[in-house]
Amino acid sequence: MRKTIFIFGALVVALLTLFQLSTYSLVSGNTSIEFIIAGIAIVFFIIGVIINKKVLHKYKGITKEIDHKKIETLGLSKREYEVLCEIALGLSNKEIAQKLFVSESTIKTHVSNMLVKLDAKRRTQAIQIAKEFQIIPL
Amino acid sequence: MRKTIFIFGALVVALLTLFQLSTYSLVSGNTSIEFIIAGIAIVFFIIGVIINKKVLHKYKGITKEIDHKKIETLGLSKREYEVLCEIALGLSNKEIAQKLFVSESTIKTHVSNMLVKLDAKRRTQAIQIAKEFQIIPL
DNA sequence: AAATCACTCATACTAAAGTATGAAATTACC
DNA sequence: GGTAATTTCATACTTTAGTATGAGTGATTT
Repeated sequence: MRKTIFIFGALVVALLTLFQLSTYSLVSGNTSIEFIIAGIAIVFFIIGVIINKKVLHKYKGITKEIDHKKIETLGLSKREYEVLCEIALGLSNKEIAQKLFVSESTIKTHVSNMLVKLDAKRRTQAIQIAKEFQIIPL
Repeated sequence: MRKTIFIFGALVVALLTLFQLSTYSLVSGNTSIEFIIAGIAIVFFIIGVIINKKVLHKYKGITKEIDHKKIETLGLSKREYEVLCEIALGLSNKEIAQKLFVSESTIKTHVSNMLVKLDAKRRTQAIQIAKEFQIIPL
């Protein structure tokens, strides 16, 4: 909230500055009009991109960077997290076992421990919870 | 691909047109410079927003509108689709049955039919496939 | 050296998920 | 009114998922 207000304020200031500069340059006549227009165009293009990103950020949990801190907080081990990711890709325990070169028993152990740590009853629920925590890629 | 090229082409044309118009107005001197600059600013702001959206679209499956046409193409019935959505929320067959006021057998039938139509072997895989097809909300 | 932790694996069990088949009721459409 | 598709349900079965328990190994820490 505070950030948004600050950014908007900065933008307004930048806008006014640009206007001032452009009229100034025109009066003094030592800068070509095309240059000014191009500058303004580029600045507002960038502003558009930034604002759009901000809005999308607020609206949904996009840009999806993985929350590594959350993974630690949950106490998920490296292997458990790997298994979780494979589950989210729709693999069975057997398939995960082959992919990670371990036995299916091992995968079952990891899955079981992971489910407890995520407080999930099923692997499908684990996927949903992991998505909410933003600990797996969309 | 084709679309992207077309859009970029249109943007370039719009850009050039704006430049032409702005210099024209200046020469004839019947439009204030502030107006032109404001216009250019707005146009490029919008262009920035649009391009950002497009890029994000390509990069990830964002903006997430459900592809109803795809659902039809796959031949998913209303009930099968409902069940698919509940599965994506992490519910078990029994829970889905209670939520939709039908027996577990019914849910199993729907799930089985749905899996065939999505060409999935497991419900977790169905979730992944459905996400790729953008037929379920993120 | 002892303790702790993550990873590995196995066995045995229970619970869920998924398949196959058949069938009745409902809805929709021509 | 008949036909097709959907929805519903059941039974029996196979497969996968998940739990519980115990145990061995290697790396790290105290």
